[in-house]
Amino acid sequence: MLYSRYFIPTIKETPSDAEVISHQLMLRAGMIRKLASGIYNYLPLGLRSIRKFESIVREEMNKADAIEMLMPSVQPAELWQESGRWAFYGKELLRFKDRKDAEFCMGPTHEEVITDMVRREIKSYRQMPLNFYQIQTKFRDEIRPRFGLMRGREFIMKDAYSFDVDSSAADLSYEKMFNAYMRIFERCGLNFRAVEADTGSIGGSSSHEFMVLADSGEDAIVSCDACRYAANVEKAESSLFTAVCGTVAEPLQKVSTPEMKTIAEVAAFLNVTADKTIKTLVYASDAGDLVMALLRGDHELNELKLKNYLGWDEIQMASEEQILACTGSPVGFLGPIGLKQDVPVIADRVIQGMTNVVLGANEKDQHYINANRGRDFEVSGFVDIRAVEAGDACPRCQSGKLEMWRGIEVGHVFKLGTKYSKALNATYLDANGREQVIFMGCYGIGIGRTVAAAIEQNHDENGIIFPVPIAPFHCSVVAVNTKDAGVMAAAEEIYFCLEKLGVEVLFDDRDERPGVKFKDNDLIGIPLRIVVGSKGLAEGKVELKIRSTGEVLPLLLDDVATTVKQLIDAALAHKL
RNA sequence: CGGUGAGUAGCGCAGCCUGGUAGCGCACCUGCCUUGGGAGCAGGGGGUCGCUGGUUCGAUUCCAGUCUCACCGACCA
Repeated sequence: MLYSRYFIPTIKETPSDAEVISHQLMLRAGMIRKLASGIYNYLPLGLRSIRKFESIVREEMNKADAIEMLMPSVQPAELWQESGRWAFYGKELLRFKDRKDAEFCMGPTHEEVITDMVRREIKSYRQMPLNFYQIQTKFRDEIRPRFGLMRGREFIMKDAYSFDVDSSAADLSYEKMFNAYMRIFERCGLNFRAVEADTGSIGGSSSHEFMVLADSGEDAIVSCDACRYAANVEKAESSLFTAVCGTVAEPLQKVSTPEMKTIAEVAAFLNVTADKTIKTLVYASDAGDLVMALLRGDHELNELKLKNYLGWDEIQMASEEQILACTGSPVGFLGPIGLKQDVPVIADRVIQGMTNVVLGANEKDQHYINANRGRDFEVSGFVDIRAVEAGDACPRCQSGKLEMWRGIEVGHVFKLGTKYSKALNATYLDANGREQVIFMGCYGIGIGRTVAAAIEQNHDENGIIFPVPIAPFHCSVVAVNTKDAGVMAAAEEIYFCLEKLGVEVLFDDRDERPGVKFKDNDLIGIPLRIVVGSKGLAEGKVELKIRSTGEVLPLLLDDVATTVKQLIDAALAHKL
C-alpha cells in the first residue's frame, strides 16, 4: 500500500473530549472518527485492525466447531415479548415502529433470534450439539457511552450460541468456547485473566468474563497469587468467616457518642478497633422494600451480592425518610436493636462469631457496647455480602492471597441453561421420543473493544505499539528523501519484495520531511519500520527499527525483505 | 434520568465579566527554500460565534428557552 494513495488522517494534538489513551490514540492515528455519541466511523486503518482481529476470532471459532451465520440487526418486538425481555430490558433497547406501526428494536444481542431459528429447525437430539456464531453490529442505547470504542452504543460483536441436549453436554460446549477464548486473547498477545462473573441481564447459571488488565479498566477483578482462582469483585467470594472479638458476653450498655457518625469516629471515640464494631446499612428495592445489612465495621458491602441474595431487580441505599421510619434514628447511629419496623436483617457471615460488639442504638448520638447476637438482637440470615479486598485469603486454596486489578471486559461466556429455550419453547425429541428442552450457552467478544484494549495495553509516548497479529500493517518502508531517485528506487524495491513475500507493508512515499513520517509511523503503531536514507544507501545499508523495543538494526539491502519476513512469521507463530 | 462543565474556522483555544460587527496556534492552498524526528520565509482561502426567542440603535458578549457534546453515578461486549 502506498501511503500517499491511502487515507490515514493523523492528528497532532490530542482531541479534548478523549479521556482514555486508546480513544485518544485511535482518533490521532486516524483509525476512527465520531459520528454521534457512541457511534463511530471506522476509517481504513482502524478497519484493518478490526478485520485482523475478526479473522483470528473466526479461525478459533471454526476450530472449536462453531458455525458462522449472520442475523439481522433489526428484530421484531414479538420475539422479545415472548422471552419476557421486551419489558425487562429497559431503555437500553432502542425501539421503533415501521410504517405499519409494527414494533421493532435494534438488536443488542441475539438470544431470541437464534433460539427462534433453532426451534423451527432443530427437532431431534441427533442434530446437536450445535454452535452458531456471527460477527455483527449491535446497538445498545447506553445511558453513558464513553471512551471511544470501549463503550459505544453501536459496536461490533462476535456472539455465539450453543445448543445441547442436556446440562453436561452444554458444559462441554461451554468449555470448548472457554478454551477458544483463551487462545484468541493469547494470540493477540494480551495480558488478560478469565474471571468468574455475575450473569447480569443476560441471565443463566454461571459465567466467566475475559478481562484485559489495564488501569483504565472499568471493572475491578481479583486473582489468587497461588491458584487459578480469579473473579470479578462483584462476584468474588469472601473467605473470611472467623471472629475476632472476645468470647465472654459482657452486659449490654448504651453509651453517649455525640456527633460520632462514622465507624472510624466511633471506634476512635470508644477506643476500640474498627473490627470490633458493626456497620449497619439500610437498602431499598425500587418497590420500596427495605432490608438491613450488617457488616464488620472495617468491611465494605458488595451491593450486587446483597441484591442477588434478595432476588431484587434494583437496589439502592434507603432514603433518609425510609431509614427514619424503619429505625427511628438518623444515619450514623443505626443498629439492629429496637427497630420500629419489621425488616429482614442480613448479616455478613463474619458477624456470626462476633461478641461484645459496638453498634448504633437507633437514637441520635447513642451507641451500644457489648452487644451480642442472640441475646440483644437477631438476624434473619448469614450471607456473604462483603466486598473482598486485596490481601484477602483466597476462597479456593486458602494458602494464596488475592491481588486486585483493573480490567477491560473483552469477552463473556454464559451457561444459559434453559432460560431462553423454555421461554421460546425450543425443544427436541430425545432417543426415547420424549420432548426435552434444549440447553443453551452464549458467548460474546467485543471486537472493537478488544482492539481498543490492546492499544490501552500497548502504547508509549509516541503512540500505538500494535501486537503483530492485529497490526493494520506488519511493516512500513520510509523513504527519507523522496527527491533522491536512488533512495526512492531502493525503497520501492524493498516494498515490492516484501509484498511478494506476503508481508503487509505500508510504503511511506509521501513528499514530507523525515520527522513528519517518523512521527506518523510511530503514532499508527506499525511493528516494524525500514528506513531508507541516502547515507546508509551509500554503504548498501538500510535500517530496521522495531517499534516495541526501539531497537535499530542496520541491514544490508539484500537481506531486508527476508529478515522482515522471518520476524513477522515468528511473531505470528509465537502466539499460536 | 440526576449532578457538573462546554458549544466561536477542520483541530486546539482566546475574546464575553465591562455590547460596537471576531482573533491566535496547528491544519489547508500558492510560491520559494528545506530533507534522519511534527522546519523556515512570503502570500492566501475559510466562521449566519450550536439553535430559537427576548432586551437594545446595535448581541459572539446580557436574559430566557432549547439542542448537542463531554465528565461523575446505575448497565454492559
